[in-house]
Amino acid sequence: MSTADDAPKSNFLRQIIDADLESGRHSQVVTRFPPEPNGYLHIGHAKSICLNFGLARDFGGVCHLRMDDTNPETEEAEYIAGIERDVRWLGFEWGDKLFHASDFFEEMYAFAEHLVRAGEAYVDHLDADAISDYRGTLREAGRPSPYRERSVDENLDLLRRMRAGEFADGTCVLRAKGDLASPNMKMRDPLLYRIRKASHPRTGDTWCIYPMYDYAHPLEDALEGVTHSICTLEFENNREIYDWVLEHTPAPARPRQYEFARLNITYTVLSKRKLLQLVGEGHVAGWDDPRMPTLAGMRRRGYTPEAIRTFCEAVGVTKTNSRVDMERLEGCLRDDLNHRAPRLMAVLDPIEIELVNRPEGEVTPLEAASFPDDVGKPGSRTVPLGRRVFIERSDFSEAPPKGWRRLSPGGAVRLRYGPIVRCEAVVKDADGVITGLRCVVDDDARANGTLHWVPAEAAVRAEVRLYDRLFSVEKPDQDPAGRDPLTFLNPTSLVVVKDARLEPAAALVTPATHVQFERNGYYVTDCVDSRADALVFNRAVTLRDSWARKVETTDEEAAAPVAKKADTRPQKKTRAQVREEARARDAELAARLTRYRDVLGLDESDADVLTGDRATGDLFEAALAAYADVPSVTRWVVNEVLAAAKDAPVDSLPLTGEALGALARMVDENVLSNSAAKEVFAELVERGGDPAEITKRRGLRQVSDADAIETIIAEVLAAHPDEVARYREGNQGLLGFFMGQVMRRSGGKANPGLTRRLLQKALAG
RNA sequence: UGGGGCGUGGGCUAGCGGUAAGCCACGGGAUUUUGGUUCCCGCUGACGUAGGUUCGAAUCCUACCGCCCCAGCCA
Repeated sequence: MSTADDAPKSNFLRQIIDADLESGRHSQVVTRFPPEPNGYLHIGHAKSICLNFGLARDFGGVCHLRMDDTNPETEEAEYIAGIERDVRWLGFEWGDKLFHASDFFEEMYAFAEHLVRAGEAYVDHLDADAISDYRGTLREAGRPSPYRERSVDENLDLLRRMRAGEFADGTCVLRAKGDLASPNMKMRDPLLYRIRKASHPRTGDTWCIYPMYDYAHPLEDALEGVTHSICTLEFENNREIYDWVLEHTPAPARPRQYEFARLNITYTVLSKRKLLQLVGEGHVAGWDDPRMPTLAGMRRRGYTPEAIRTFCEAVGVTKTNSRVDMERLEGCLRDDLNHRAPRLMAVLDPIEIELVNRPEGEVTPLEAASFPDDVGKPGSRTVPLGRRVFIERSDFSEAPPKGWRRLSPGGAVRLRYGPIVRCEAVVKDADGVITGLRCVVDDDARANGTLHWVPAEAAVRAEVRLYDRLFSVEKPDQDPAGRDPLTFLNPTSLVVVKDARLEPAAALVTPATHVQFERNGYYVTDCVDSRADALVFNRAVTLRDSWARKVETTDEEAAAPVAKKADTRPQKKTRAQVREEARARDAELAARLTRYRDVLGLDESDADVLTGDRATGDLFEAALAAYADVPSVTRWVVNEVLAAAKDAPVDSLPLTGEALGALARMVDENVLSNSAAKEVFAELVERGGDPAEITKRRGLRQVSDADAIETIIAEVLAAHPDEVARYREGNQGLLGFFMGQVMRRSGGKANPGLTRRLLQKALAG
């Protein structure tokens, strides 16, 4: 437990890498983060960056940064610079491992000629609409293009002329000869190259044909020596082409693609398209608008790389689509900033207090620590207390609710770092609006609470930008009624306070330094607009506010829960249907179904499972020939054999029916316990052989000797006194624990029924 | 509709045939010159559903249900 804190969370990718390293498939891990330079990186990319660079770091490997620049029409040098800056800011270094897809254009082209020569690719002159039409639909197979059977020579000539620029954009493409009937649409003759007479940010006008993602990506990985190519879930269908390309070209390595679920967060959107729309239509001030989930926006808002990394670590890596609470992200920021942001006082909406018993003109310098004691960091500043101070309008109430710990008529509060003041009078204008308070300094009064404040005369003025979540609903991109996310833009995502009053020390804040305005939130000076003589602060996140939460309670919940959409999707072909179709084709299988059910007396579902293919039934019958106990053999085949075979055909296992029958007999005759039988079975599945021999060699004969078992039980009980006590106090669930211990100690050989009885007896006494 | 994936408390995750665990949120309490922080306690019960195998199933088998992705010359 002591070291588990800093150990990275287990996830399926780490398990895969562990296995690859152990089996010797790879001796070093190479990952990559491959953004397309057509936009800015956002928090979703951060998850991928932390994953890829983190994996490389933790397994002693390397992670490449790669610009996936295969489409010159959308990509720009500006974005490339932004991406490098953002990855570096997040805290990751790629050393000399910076690559561009365009570095490999020459090799990719050579591989394309290779495919053409091998008859695996052809130049298609169908236009885009026709290709789409010929591709078929989800339920209908595609049709071959009329150009599909061109000769190798013709294809080679055409491909070279494509490269030479003889054809205009869109006249033809290079396609792989896939499988037009494939249920995976991606395999229906995928496009490899298209003509784009556009200038590329790096290769300029050298090329006029550019490789498609599905062709380029596996080759980039292989050429760079990437071992684990990690992408998001929507590319699962593309994995088949990924593998196809690597198998049909002389690629120098064999990387594997793995997919994980992309990040989603409440109250924001994380798709490049929607982000681009927000910027393009002017709903935000740009890619670095502090409300944007872009790294540039978050940085400007006041997020720290540490907070973002902690967050990415905390959300985990899985294949389950999910959405993380924005609260979680904010919490990570607060945790980080609490320890690094020096405190300052700022009043956003002031009321002036006149301290009537302080002499006019007298100023008392008060020392204020930069951090509270529990943070334990040094530093302080001076706040000058005069006769007049500002406090927050919301910190005064003429009719305070129950539990009010702020100022009210006749009440007293402490001014933070200063004296206790008592309110003696409220000053109002003709409209009844409070314009000021008259208080007395009275250190003997009982303070209701502590208020932040700012000296009126010495206050510094600043603009303060209060940022809030960009959208007002949790899932702006998943409206049940299908409305555009923009419908849910939060109208108060930015509130500007033009002339907030800050304590004098605020003038000394250096750019990019995070501060906490006490009792309010964490802020940073705006890196674009803030100047020494015209300060601008951005609110990164508020402080937690349990008082506000208590007061709210009512609303929020009132928002009507939207009816869940009753979108019933058609189901896919089930395994049952596959088996039924097999029987329709094969009369022998159909006959078996009837025989198993009517003659052998199997129930419908078992008979069905055994007759979906010949191999399963063959094994079943061979086992029966060796041991004629139908229920027993059925159980073994249905539950164990099918599990061991996974989706592979049963006859791909070295296990014979004869051996299986013999094994079933041994269990029934109490020679083997069930768990020992599973060990034997595991070996049979692995290597085949004779169960009797395996049992003998591994000493797995069942122990039904009560004395021997009782000895083991006594040992187990002695070794776990706490569990015994808990069991006797009523935690009966622990019986499973004890059973497990005894079974383990006996090497799985103890007779379970007997063991259970003996165990219960021993535990009772 | 063919195919590929995914279902563990309110949210996110761990688990890999043997006591269902952690974080966040939530509720209480203590400390506090930030209604902050920190620390305790609680969240008596979450493995999509139904069958089956097993002494024992979140884990293995079967069926069903729900959700996501794919028919760009985007990535």
